[in-house]
Amino acid sequence: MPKPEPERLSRPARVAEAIKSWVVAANLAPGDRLPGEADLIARFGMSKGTIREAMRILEAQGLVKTRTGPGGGPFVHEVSAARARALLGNYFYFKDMTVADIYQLRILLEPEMAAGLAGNLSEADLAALEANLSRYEAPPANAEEERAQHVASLDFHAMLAGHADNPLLGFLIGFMAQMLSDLTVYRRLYEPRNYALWRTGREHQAALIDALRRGDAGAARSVMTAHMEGARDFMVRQEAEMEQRFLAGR
Amino acid sequence: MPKPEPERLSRPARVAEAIKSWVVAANLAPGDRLPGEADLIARFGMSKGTIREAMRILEAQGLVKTRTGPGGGPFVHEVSAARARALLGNYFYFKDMTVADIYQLRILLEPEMAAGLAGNLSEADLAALEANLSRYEAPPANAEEERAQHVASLDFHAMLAGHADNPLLGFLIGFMAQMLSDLTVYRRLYEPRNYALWRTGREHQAALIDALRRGDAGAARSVMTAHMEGARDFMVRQEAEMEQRFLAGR
DNA sequence: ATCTATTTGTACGTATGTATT
DNA sequence: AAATACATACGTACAAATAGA
Repeated sequence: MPKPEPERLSRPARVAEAIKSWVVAANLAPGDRLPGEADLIARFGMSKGTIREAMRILEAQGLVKTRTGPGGGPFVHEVSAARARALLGNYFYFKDMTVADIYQLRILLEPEMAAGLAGNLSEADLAALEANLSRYEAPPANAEEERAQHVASLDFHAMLAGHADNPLLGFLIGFMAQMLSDLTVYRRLYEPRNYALWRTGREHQAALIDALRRGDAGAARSVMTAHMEGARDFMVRQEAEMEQRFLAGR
Repeated sequence: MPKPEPERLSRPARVAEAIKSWVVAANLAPGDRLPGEADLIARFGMSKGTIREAMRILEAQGLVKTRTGPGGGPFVHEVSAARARALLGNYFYFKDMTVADIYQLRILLEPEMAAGLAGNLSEADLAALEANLSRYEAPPANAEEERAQHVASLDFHAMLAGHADNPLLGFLIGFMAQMLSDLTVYRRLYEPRNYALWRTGREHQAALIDALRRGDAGAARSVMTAHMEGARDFMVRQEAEMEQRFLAGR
């Protein structure tokens, strides 16, 4: 005789699942109201604490937001890209992902995205990209400035990712840029840096903007490929190591 | 004069963040104990409910597991791949990702993974892959069986992904396989299916196993490329549409 | 600007469930 | 079997935030 169905999930977890199923069944959209605390207590016949814990679970996943006050309560919320990145980052916290791992994918994916973007960006978008270039025009004066410029040059890719029409591709590139930003770079101070290589990266980005503006997908792809290969070589020389992040805030 | 630092996060959320920071600072590993409920109540000077909500947040993110009973309490937990997939799936629930979007990445990534796997799988792994092939040896008798075989053929890729040495690449391929498994296929019943194309896919997988066993990275890559292109064409004929999932359980 | 109503947020005491010894 | 140590659940009371009169 089989066991009488072991309900292994805690009550809050089950309530959270029930609410999610309901959202799907009712096809609710972001912004739609969910029943308030009191209502849920009545419907599920559970205590305030249990219901509140359930809401926290949904909130932690980024699916729900609650507001206090009149007209307040829980609302369906679209999971933000930032939240998704943080949550996924938690997974990789326990894996030892290297910079080389990330570049293995960047070299494949960034050129593909660049090709798809050619001719599809507004002049405003292109101008914003050009404005970003100026953030690392001058050679960095010190280590801190260098790090800031490095992050800024990653923002360039995140900006591009925001315009990708393939949401999976766009998210991924944004995620990788974030992971690289969260990087701690240990570098041998006695070894002179290769500024020429760094400069080349900036020129690649400028050339890429040009190709995107002209709508030349082939050129965009090949420039990006060169850019990624150069960036990979640059990073390899930095003896970089992933910083252990472990945050899923926001 | 700047605002006196608006603490916008709720107390449980702040507690959750504090615990995460502490885990990082103390460099705790999966399996390590966290302070128990009573202890946390004392340390943070907050009520039981607040602390419990904080633990739910961490649990929902997959970072913590709690056990009841003596010797029980909260423990650091490694975020499982399944959890990470579910959490990331929530993000794409609100985006409209198409099958074509997924295949745009699969065509780039699966061959890369295959090449890296050549010669690096144990005979047991290879045997398991071959055993999986038998699950879709015979032509499907009905729609239900066809769907089962389709999922099984995706398992093949998930199994490969489990052996990838690049954790990012491995996760991604597993994620895409899962998304495709969660697919609802609407197909015109009056239109005859292309079983030849389907068969070809199976033959590709067999050839791939052979290449992996021989350690022929180049062959593995090109076979996988052909396999992906075939699979894409197959899927396109299916008028497929992503099922709206919205679950992050487990 | 103040009050008021509404709804979530926090606290705390108690009781129950569960696993270890 | 019993005692112990821990999380889990409940109910009530009160605090804080916000929208509207």
